[in-house]
Amino acid sequence: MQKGGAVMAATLQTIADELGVSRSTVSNAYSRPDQLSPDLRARILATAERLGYSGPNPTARSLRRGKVNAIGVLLTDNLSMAFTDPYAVAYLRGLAEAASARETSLLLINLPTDEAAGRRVVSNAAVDAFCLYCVPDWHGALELVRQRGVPIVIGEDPNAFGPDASYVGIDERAAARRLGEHIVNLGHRDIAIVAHWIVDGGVTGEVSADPDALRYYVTGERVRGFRDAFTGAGLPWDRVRLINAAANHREEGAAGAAHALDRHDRATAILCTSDVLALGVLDALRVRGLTPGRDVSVTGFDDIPDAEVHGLTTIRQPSVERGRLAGELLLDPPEDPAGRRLTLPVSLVVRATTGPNSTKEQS
Amino acid sequence: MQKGGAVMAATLQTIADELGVSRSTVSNAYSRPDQLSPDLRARILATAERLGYSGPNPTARSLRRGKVNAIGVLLTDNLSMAFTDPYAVAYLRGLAEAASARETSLLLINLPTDEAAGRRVVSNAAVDAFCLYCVPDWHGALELVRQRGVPIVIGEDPNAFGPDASYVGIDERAAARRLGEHIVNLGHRDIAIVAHWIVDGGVTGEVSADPDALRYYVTGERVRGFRDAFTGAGLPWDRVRLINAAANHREEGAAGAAHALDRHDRATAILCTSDVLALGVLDALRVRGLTPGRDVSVTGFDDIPDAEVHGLTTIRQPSVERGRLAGELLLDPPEDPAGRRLTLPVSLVVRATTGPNSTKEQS
DNA sequence: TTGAAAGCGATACCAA
DNA sequence: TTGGTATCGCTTTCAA
Repeated sequence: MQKGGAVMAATLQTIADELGVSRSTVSNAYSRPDQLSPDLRARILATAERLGYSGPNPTARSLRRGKVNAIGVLLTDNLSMAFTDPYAVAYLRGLAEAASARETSLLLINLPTDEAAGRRVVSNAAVDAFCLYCVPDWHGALELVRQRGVPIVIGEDPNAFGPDASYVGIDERAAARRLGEHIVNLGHRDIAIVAHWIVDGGVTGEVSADPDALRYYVTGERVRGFRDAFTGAGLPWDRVRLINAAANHREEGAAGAAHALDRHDRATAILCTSDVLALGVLDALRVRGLTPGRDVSVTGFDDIPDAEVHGLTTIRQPSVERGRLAGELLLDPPEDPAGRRLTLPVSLVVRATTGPNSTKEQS
Repeated sequence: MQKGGAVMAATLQTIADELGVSRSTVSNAYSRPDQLSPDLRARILATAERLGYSGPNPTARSLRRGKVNAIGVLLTDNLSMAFTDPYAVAYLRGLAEAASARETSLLLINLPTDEAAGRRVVSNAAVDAFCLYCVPDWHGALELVRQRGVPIVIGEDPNAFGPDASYVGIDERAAARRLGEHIVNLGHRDIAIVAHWIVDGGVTGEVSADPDALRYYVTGERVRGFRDAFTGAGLPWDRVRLINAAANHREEGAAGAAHALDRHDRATAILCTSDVLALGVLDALRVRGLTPGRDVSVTGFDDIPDAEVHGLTTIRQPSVERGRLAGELLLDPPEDPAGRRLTLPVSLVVRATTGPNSTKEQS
């Protein structure tokens, strides 16, 4: 069948008509080869080939089957983080592996900062499930994600989407506390924290913020964990400097470090909420001729491969494994609801960038 | 409407019935707010909210509209390369940026080595277009990709999919030749090439292969480019050692280098088909106490950020930009067919890892 | 401003 | 083994 002289794309019907069989049969030729004679099937396939039929339309098939074989992954605006931070990359790889094992693809959805656009993108995403990771928790489009009614796995705030959502994460606060205690035990008192998303917006520099009111869950928990350690040791919290990094990039880590280093009362320890930021801080030290672990102690978070190379003290958390588990929870959810909420173990890895405070107490 | 006591997911129809309006109207409330009174629209949205309607089903909408707002990206088995090689990551980022600007997502499709599975995955992929990059050219599922009849952009073999496919790439062979000439001009005669996918399969080690018969286009062209340089200088090709890397990973680069270094007639220059492999070669040199550029010259390909850090001599080619162009070609194809085939410029970046041959000629 | 009708392209049950 | 029929959920003219 053609229309107006233009060649219409072939469909199941085209093939069926051509051969005088029913669409069901043609469909079976593709989806259930055992349901028809090899002979007929061969004829159908040959005709399809001849007519340039590209096989069953995936969208139509998905509509009918109620399944699209895709997991939606929401990413921060401009994808910078997902493709830049080795930890996130490893996480994605694990997710992709789990998905791939089930012939499922990953739909990478770049969530625009603009709310309306964000909602549009989310509502157009044809996916069987969503994986939420490194997403600004406060984005209005996340509400839509929940409304979509598909399974969700989250990696950050365990309570963000209610008890129905699966969860694969770590105890962020306890992990940070361990780092903080390590630093306190080394005698440090002049401490700076370099963190991404303490405040929204693109500023890198010192900010003042209430740790109990940070909007980004992960940063909030980690900062609170640091505070737990400090106050537990009798160290007044208002003595700690909070430095916001405009992005989770190495360069921002270096820029942020400047605010802790280039002043008379220089910090003797800088805690970062990611290894990537910490590597930037190390860059800043190098430029200034300071030795990490001796002049200034530095800690990261994640334990990416480069952390070991640079001797960075950090928290090791599962990466590929964590992504893989997230994917499995989505695709093969365990019967037991408790099995859908996983808190993974972490460990403190002490390397060369932390050492005893060598300066004399200043106040 | 319910069925058998189970709550059915709400659809447009559910809302329409509830309010006694037609589905068209409900549809308009979502897709064309200007087509109905604000009042009615508000009532519809409120009812939808109350009934837990998640908004128009993306799959159904895509079927109807004939567009899914997604670009399919085929990736090598296990995604290792896409997420591991900084060059590929940058390319993907550019692609994602172009897509995102048009509210389009990226469907990352992991192409299983298994042919049947590969075909299944490709035929189920609901996408408006395909981007082919770093894909094993010989995979049978690629045939299906072409049959799908959607726009394609390729980044490797410009002739792989006929003249209809868009193309954004570089002159691989000429680029490699420049590297080869650089090395030859420095007086090197004992040369090894470390390359990914010279032969298929997981072996890392010396292989013998005819440069004119390599199955992977990119490696083939680069190896032929090296040969052009050597034979142009009167250097017999059979003196060059070909070392296959099992994967495009730093570790494999190091492993491959061993085959060129741990022998009496050690190579004085090692050319790699990617920076990632070259960094591995540098690792291998370090372990052996050899100095790059003095004891052994090393070259890479791509000019990833780490290349500069390590002083690697390499070919610089556009990365983010190249991905962005690929996305734009797919989403906003220029009228002029010639505009859909872009060969981008590259440059030779000479740094510290190459230097004059300091050993005396051995034969 | 609202609605009726006609698909979009395929799948799956149940008969024949 | 093959075919008929009823959807899947939505969009889009075209009329009213």
